Amino acid sequence: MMFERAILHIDGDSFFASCEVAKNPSLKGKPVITGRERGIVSAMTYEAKAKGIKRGMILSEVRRICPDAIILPSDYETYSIFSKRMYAIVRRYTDIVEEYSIDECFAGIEGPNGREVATSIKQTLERELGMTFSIGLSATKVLAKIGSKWKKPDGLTVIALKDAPLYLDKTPVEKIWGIGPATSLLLNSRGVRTALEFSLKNDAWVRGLLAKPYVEIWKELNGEVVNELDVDGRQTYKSIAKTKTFTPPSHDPAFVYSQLSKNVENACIKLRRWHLEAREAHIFLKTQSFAYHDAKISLPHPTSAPQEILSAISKSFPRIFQRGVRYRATGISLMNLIDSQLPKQLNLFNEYSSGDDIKAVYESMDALSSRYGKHAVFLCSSFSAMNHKNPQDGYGATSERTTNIFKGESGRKRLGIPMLGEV
DNA sequence: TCTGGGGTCCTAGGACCC
DNA sequence: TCTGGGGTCCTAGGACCC
Repeated sequence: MMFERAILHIDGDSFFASCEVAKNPSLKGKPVITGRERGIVSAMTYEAKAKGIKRGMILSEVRRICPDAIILPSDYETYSIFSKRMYAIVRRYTDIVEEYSIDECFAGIEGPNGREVATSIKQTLERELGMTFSIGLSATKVLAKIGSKWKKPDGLTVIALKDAPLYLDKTPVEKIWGIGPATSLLLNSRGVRTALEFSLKNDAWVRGLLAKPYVEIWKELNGEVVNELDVDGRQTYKSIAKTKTFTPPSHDPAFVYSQLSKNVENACIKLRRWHLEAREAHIFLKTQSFAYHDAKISLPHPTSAPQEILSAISKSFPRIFQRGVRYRATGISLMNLIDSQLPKQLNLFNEYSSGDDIKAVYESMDALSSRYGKHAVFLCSSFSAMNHKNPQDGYGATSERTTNIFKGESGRKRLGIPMLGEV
């Protein structure tokens, strides 16, 4: 029909909430919400949406407007299983699959009967996963994205190039994938409000106003493939970040430091899970008024041990921490990551860098955590953060969860042992 | 959208060199 | 030491995504 190769965009409808319903079919037809651990709505079923519940809404507000709402904590392990099943089903139809995110993928469809293939994929996904998907089929990723958003939930929209103007005319520029608030404002200021108006501008106009990514979007709106599918989904990270907001904000350096320390521990857990080591760290403190105090630290050698990172951080922390300022969050981003399983470089003195012993300690700590729950063992410097009960967690005053120390995040009772050390 | 958390890519401009 | 021209590399920050 219209393309020799079409691109399919598949998007799980209310994915997290749908996974919960698929996991527990008795929830079907009910207003189900995920995000309990954060205290705000993360995902919701269409039944919940119909009651006026919105993403980001505070849970107390949810209970007020919808007392029968079922509010569940996020269960990423389950979502990830459904995600993998989704990819696997799509791969029965084509090898050209890009795993774009936990609830979305792109697929390349060869041949003339794209619509039939898309229909069949959709039916199979729904039958085998017990949830609906919205699908767009067109010549480029940007157009396929417009297609999958066109009818939600449970939609299938094929955008042939000759019909594209009909769809683009009804799409405001800010709804185009890759065009955010800043660029929308810029385009609007030049009188461009719809995707159609944008697509009709000439090459010189677009290049004169916008940077490369937007020139590419403009081409894709016109049916020219610029973004090929990234099928070789060897997932790895260029950076790993952990950040956490706490309430109420604090001006106590020891408490703020413990929050940072906990974030460092969490970032390092993820680092080790992916067999990575960091050469560089970026820390920040977010003030009550949303200003950032930050520092960049280069690590003496690649590491995934929180002590080593913390000992580097502890020198910068007093410099960026300002007395009397209240902070609401801390964060760390680890960058310049290398594969820890690669052979080690010798240093100038032809010795392996220190840190190999500490590695053994962390293998044991990770083993303990997998047996007894996350943070079964943790650094002393994280102690007050581990103890801290965060009201935003959405647990009531009579919370069953008193502290992380005596009750694991799994809910099992246990005794955590703070690991005593230098930091 | 009264602002949570985790990522990636691009570019302007500074530092530095010849 | 008021002063041309050209190139590369790196970093900070902007913008965007889910």
